[in-house]
Amino acid sequence: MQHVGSIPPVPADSHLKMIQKPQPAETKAPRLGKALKRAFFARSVHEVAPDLIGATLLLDGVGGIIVEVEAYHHTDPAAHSFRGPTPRNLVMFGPPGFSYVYRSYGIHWCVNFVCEKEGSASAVLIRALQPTHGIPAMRRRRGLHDERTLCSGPGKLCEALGITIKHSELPLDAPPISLHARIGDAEIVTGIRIGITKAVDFPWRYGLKGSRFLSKAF
DNA sequence: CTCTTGATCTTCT
DNA sequence: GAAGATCAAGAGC
Repeated sequence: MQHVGSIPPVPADSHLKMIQKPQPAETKAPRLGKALKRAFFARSVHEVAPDLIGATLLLDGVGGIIVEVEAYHHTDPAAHSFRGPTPRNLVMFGPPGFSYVYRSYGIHWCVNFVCEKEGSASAVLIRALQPTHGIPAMRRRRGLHDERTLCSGPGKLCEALGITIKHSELPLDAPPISLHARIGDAEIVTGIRIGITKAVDFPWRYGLKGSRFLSKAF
């Protein structure tokens, strides 16, 4: 706990709230930082990726704080764009600031943010969120799950937010998507990426140090 | 806790 | 026909 504010006056009709269990501070919806514009993504994917840690991703107001991402680039053998444009990955070759959603293992959806500039075909895979907004809606979509594992993986967070192929190629700074900058500093950790078989040694996985909402410990 | 496996679709060989 | 930027459940320790 880094800050404790003054205690607000208690409204006369708030007696029901008084008997609720106190929530851990990290599960309360924190205030949102300034909205990220498309230009935020017009930089190296390795600058954008760590800057996304601590930012908040919402789809129709439901989502949470990004705690884990991975960076991919067309020169990277592990990237979907490595072998050139295809119908699936075409949006990666377009301008930055758009979503790229793909089907994973025939079952799951995963979402990326396109970065850099037209033709560079780089993107950040969003791998885990700390749920903060619309937690009941996310629980309904995911079934019975504890908060820690609600969005602790790229397929899980898409299911929780209701992301499907319909949400591919959408601008990241317009409804139904919104992104909000991190407030203050974050301690970023890096490591090798998860679940790939090519270019396995590049340390292009970025995470929020100590978070309990990661897909896997660093 | 770790390890294995099935589910199921798109892309590429 | 095989592989893949995954997940959940079940077996074993």
